Amino acid sequence: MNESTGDKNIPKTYEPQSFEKSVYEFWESHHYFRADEYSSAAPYSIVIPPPNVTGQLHMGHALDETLQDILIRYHRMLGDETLWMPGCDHAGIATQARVEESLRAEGTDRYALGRQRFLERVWQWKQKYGSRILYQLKTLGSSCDWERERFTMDAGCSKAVREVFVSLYDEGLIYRGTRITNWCPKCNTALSDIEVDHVTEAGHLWHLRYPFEDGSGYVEVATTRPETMLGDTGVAVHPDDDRYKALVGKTLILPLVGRKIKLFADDYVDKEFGTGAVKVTPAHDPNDYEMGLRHDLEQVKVIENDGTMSEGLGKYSGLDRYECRRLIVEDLKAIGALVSTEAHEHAVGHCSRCGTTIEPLISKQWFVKMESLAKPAIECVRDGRLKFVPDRFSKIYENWLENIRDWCISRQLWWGHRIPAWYCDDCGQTSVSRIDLDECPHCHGKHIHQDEDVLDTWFSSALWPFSTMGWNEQTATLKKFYPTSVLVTGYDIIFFWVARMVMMGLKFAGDVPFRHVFIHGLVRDSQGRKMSKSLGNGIDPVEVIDKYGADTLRFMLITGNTPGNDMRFYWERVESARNFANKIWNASRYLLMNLDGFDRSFRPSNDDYTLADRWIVSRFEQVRQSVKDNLDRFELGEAARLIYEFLWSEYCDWYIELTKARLYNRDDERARQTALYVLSTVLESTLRLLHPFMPFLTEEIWQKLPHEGDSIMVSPFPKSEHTIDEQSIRSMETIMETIKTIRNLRAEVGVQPRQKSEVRLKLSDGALLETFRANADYLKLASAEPVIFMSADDAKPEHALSGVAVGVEIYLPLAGLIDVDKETARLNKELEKLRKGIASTESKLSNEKFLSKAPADVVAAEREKLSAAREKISALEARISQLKS
RNA sequence: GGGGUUGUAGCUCAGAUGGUUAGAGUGCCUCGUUGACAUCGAGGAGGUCACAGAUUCGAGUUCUGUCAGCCCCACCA
Repeated sequence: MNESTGDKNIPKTYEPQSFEKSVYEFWESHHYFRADEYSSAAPYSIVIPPPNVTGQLHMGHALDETLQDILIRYHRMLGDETLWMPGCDHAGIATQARVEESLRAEGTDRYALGRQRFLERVWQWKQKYGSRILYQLKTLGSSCDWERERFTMDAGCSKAVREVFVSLYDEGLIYRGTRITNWCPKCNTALSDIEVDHVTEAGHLWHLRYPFEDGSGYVEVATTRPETMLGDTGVAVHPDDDRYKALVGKTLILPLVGRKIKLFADDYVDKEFGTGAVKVTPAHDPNDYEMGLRHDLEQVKVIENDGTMSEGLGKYSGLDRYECRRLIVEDLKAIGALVSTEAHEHAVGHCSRCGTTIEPLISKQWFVKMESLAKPAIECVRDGRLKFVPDRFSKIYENWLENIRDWCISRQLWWGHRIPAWYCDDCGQTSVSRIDLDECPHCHGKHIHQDEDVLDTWFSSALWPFSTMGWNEQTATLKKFYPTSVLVTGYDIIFFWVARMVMMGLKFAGDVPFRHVFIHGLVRDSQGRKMSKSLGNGIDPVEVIDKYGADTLRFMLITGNTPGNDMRFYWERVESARNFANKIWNASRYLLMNLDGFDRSFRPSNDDYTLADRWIVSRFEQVRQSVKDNLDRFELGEAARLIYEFLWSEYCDWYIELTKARLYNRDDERARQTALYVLSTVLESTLRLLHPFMPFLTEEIWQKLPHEGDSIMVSPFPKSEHTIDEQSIRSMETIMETIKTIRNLRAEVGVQPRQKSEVRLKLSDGALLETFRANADYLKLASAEPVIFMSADDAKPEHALSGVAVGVEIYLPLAGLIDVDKETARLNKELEKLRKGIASTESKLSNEKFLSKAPADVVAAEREKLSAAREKISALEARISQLKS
């Protein structure tokens, strides 16, 4: 990068396309993203929520990465040793589905290919698309340490998976068992409880009549899933239900099937619901399953893994479960066993990936016992070792962990970490091992085979914060950067990911995986809908970056967004952010165009500083402090807003305008140098404040400005360098108020902006008068020329517009433009406004209780407010009576 | 059935620990192109901070309730 101070040929508008790529290459080639685990600086680390390998950058990522990059860049500039660990997730079920899709397009499927060749295909896919998203992340400006890029299925992560699996197994916290689990007939695999979405659907409640074997009548049951009756092995009633007490123990005949089933009593049954009698299908309903175990009922499987009816069910065999439902209802009706059908709303479980209705099925799966793992994970939030931002998510997190159930971790897929368990065909033993086995450790038989299933993707994700750092070796990286400083993620994966990382981190890495969990919301479309492929309402961040630049996108995502809350995407807001970038660009351009002949070694002495200089420097210091405070509290949007307002409303709208006289006047070189010095140092410092938010633009400009160091991204975040000159701030505020009042008066009567007009000022205070005299030029911003200072006994001009600022009476003698009636009306309106404004202040100050109970400084502030307003009021009143005469 | 969250200008949103005349962006109206920027400048209109109570000298901000929207959790067939 070349320093090109004074380059007058910089483009007139902000054109991010012309520099973002080269700026990023500059950073990368200088290895600024690299983290050093041997550094003595304080560590600051973040592990990226690994995007899916086959993924495409979407708005959610863009927000997530922007937040992380801001924190990382901020801390890097603070001097921390900063690590942002990047990588991808193998995303078992999602990736496998994508590859299967492409196989289908070729007219084949994974079964035809076989496991080995299928996996080769997936790896090819991963090579081809795997890093695409990471490259897209780079266009956003992400300052990850790319040299450390990891993948959940790379050797290191896989080793960690094995290690953890075996340890948990040895400890009895992983077990294999036959259970009823959520089964997706389409994905053809078991799912964990949280992978099931419950959707309330309009269904039916069918009332069925089951006859007693002895012909003594019927029991009426109610069901939402009549097809499962084929697998009924009992009917349950509540033990205290008087309607059925005497009948418990009797035998019923299952209609259509003819099976003899028992009527039994169980506390689970709700007497109030339906008829108070429940048909029990242990093989296809979780509650029935439990009851079945309690009462030793037979489990009759009638629905297969693919959602069709089982063999041996006569004409129902092979039918789709819903087709069968229709037929069963028909047949029951035909034999008079259907009593009634009523509309009924109920929650139905759906596969969170494909949307297919879940079928609870009994199968042999692997589980993790969660209770003992969950306890410490709850503890660490309660004792403050781990903090959620915002805090309300800790309740959600705790509540889930308190009610946690065992985690089904086996998936009937091929893509993923294969379960490290081997079964011996000779002795029947199961062996779980860190290394692949080719011989049974028990009987030394060679006839062993590995479990066919793979682990839930989230199992390896749970280890991500330490598996990426080389665990279970005691690596320097782990020592330096674990626990990480903060995890940045959406509220949608607190259970899937955050909670499990905490449990695994505490169990295996000896500490919480992160000190803070910074939760953000979703990016929705302009109508508040979730962006989704099916709705086609997604907005491609890459498109926004191409059109408007990464800084624009980042700034848009960060402003008007508070932690944990969703936000909406608006193109208008993108343009607004782009306009801000353009504003910065042009403010810098103004400076660079005038930097000709600027002496870089020049340092103003105390006397060289003008009021405006002191003011802007003081204001910068105030802003700097609040920006830092807000960044430290994760209020990134608020921090960004403060910089925006300072830069635009103060630096550009006022300070730059105030320096123009000095820059264009070549007669006072020292004054010009001072202005350039303050202009450039304040801009340079502000760019450093802004850099974490808008990294490309700030770097591009910073390189052109006078600066120290090689890159803004490794320059120090502004420290306290200026004292705040309260007096100058107050004086400037009075002057600005005066200017605004003059502009206001002129606009009222339609004076053209550039037309000069005389202004007379009467100042109440000697010091203020001196300040105004010394800086009368500032009033040129209101086209006030000449400015005449009135002494206390000067008569007020008669044919003049008038106004007041605090301590300042303002007169614009505009003979011919004054309509006394109109002017009086205007002044009265102004007066009214002021009186209304001080009404509450007056009532406060006349309230004894306020005076005695409110803190002294609040009372003093109210008094000051009142006296300032009264001063204005009396000036206005005097003016009105003068006009009358 | 539990829990959370939102309700502030036409629209999208800021307003930590209670104390400004309640702010910004965008949209709207008026005026303005000689030098940083029309992706701009100056001026202006626009809000009983959902509603009702309570606490307090003082509430957009705390508490309770009501209404409306959104979300999460939950095995009632």
